[in-house]
Order: sequence, then C-alpha cells, then structure tokens
Amino acid sequence: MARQLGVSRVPVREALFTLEREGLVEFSATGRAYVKELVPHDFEELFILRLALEPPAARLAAPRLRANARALEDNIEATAGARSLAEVTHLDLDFHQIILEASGQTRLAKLWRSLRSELQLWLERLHRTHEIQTKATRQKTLGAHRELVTCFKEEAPAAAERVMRQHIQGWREWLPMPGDAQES
Amino acid sequence: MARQLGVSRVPVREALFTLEREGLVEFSATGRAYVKELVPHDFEELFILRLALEPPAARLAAPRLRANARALEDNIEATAGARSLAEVTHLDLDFHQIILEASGQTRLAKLWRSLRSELQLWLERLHRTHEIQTKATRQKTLGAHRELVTCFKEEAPAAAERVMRQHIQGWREWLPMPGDAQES
DNA sequence: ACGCTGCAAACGGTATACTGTTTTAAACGG
DNA sequence: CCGTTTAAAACAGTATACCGTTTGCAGCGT
Repeated sequence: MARQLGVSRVPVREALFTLEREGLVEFSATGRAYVKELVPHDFEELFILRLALEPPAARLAAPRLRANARALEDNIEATAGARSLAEVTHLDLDFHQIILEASGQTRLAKLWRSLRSELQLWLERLHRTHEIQTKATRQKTLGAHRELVTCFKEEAPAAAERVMRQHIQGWREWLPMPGDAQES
Repeated sequence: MARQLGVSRVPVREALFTLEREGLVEFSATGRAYVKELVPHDFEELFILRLALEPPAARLAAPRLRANARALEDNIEATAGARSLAEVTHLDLDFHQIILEASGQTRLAKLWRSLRSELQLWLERLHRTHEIQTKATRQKTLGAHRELVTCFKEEAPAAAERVMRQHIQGWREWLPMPGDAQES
C-alpha cells in the first residue's frame, strides 16, 4: 500500500489505525489490516449507541442552541431542497453532528465523529440494496428535525431529549433491516 | 522522551496518540503533546457518559450473565475483603467493565476501556483530596452490585438497567464535587 | 496424491536519517 | 531598557534501513 501510494509505511500504518478507530478496518492478531465487513449486528450496535447518546446530547445542547439554531435551520432548508440521496444523508448526519458538537461534551462529540463514517457506510449500503428514503421518510425526518429546532428555541431540554429519542427509534423502524436484527 | 526511554520516536509518538484517545494527553495545534489537566467539567462529562451507556449495557448483558455471574460474584467477594482503597476502586471498575464486555457491544466496550484510565485518575485524585470511600459508601456500592447480580441471575434486563442507572446516579451524588459541577 | 521440510519473499515493528518548521535566545538597534 | 532581527537548536513528520517473524511455495519423502 505504501508503495502504491508513493509514501512511506509509517503514515500508512497510522492511517490504518485511524480507520480502525472508525470501525472501517480491523487488525488480525498478527497485526495485519483487513477491511471490516458489515454484519447486521454492527448496525444494531450503532443504533443502540445513537439511542443512548444522542437524546442526552440534545438535552445538553439545548441551552447553547437557543440562540444559535441558524445552522440547524439552514441544514433543514438545504435538506428540503436537496436533489440527491447522498446529499440528504450527508445533511442528516450533519444535523445530528451539529447537536452533538453543541452539547459541550468533547468525548461525546469525538465518539460521534468516530461513528459517523461507519454510519454513513451503512446508509449508503442500504440505499444501494433497498429502495428506501422515499419522499415520505424524508418528510418524517424533516418533521422531527423541525420539532427539535422548536424545542431548542424554546429552550425545552427535556422535550428535546424526548423528541430525539423518538426520532432515532422511528428512524430505526423505517429502515429495511439489514439481515434482520440478529441478537447474538 | 524517546531518548530518555531508549527507544525511537515513532513508538513514543504512537503511545502519545493512544494516551490522547484515553484522554490523558492532548495535542496542541502544532502537534506538541501535553498532559491534560483535570477540569471539573471533564468529570461531569464522564458521569454523563456512564449514565448514558452503562444502563443499556446492563440491560443487554443480562442474558449473557445469567449463567456467567461467577466473575461478578467473585469480584464482590474480593471487594468485601479488600484492604486498600486503590484495590476497591480497581475492583469497582472491573465490575462495571465485566458488564460492559458482556453486553456484546464491541464499540461500547471499547469506549469504556478508553474511559477507564481517565475515570481511575479522577477517583485517585478524589481519594487524595477528600476523605471519601468510607465504610458506608463501600457498603452502598456493594449493595448495588449485589442487586445487579440478582437482576442478572433472574434475567431481568429492565430491572438491571434501572438498578444500574440508580447506582451511577447515586455514585455521583456521594462524591465530593471536584469544584462543583460547573455546567458551562 | 498428500503431507512435511526448508528456503525465499513479504511483512510488521522500530531504529536511524533527512527535511521543513517552530521555538529559543542571543545579537543588534532604537 | 525594550523591541526587532536572526541564527542555532529543538521539534514534528516522514523516508529509508534493519531485524526478527510470518507466509507461501517448491522440493522432498512417504
């Protein structure tokens, strides 16, 4: 890989470790790196993590987003006018990331960033294999996002937490299960 | 540092990045590494993360711990007989880690491991600066742990989640605030 | 044909070397 | 005396080199 890229091995090595942290690469016991394959259980785990982390993050972010809801509103507007599916996905992840970053929890935000690429990979895969993300689901997402912005503007942390929880649970239920939720 | 340790710079570099992931070291914009100082807000964040992550983990771990509660019971016994404060802390963290590892959520377990050293650092600091961890608090901890084991044995995931939540919230309330919960 | 042995190539980790940048402090001028 | 300039030292990142180990396969024996 280093030869192909025309760089030395140390930076490649570090890049691979970074990818490992992001869940896209895994190392064998002998230190060899492989692309990690997507098993349904991993998607389930991402859902569990989102459900555990994002509602409290929304609650904590509420005070900071009271006056700074512009970024979120711009995001909603952009999503409404987005033309490609990939664009909608990107904006959706952006919306959630803004909230995470605004929570003031550096570890939480860092964790989200490390989860994001894996999440995006899954969504892109679902887009390829299933015909999801219809107009109806996009409207549902936009509705939840608008509701969240309302909560932030009214500085209603508890409501923001509840709406976020329902948003994520609903999101999970809309999705065409990848293999169907094997709880091993 | 590499010269002092008698190794080359690359391994030191990687070790520093690992310590950064564990929250013990931070890098300046110019790439220089410093020991991260403990600010009360960070402790608060650790509490928030534990509260978000551990109750669901306990719920998910319940099925797996039904028959494998021995490790937890051994841990409780060791804690009851522990002589040093550091030993109790170590065993307490071990108890929680066993549950996280048993949750079957690799990202969750990995996250816990990356939080553990920071948490331990905080607890040791609290031990030095305050006279906590009296017999009463140790009994409270042991009581909650025993209750959790009961939940696992009876395979009561919902109860395990609830007990874990109360355990962590209680744990936070016993602690002599490090600076007092500044919600910035 | 199949398994075992041994060797060569590839590999992972790390020491050393090189390069461009930042830091430090000494020399200089105001 | 203080701010500016500049040159040397330290530093971060990365290329190259070295070493011990693993891997893959050819050659051998059964």
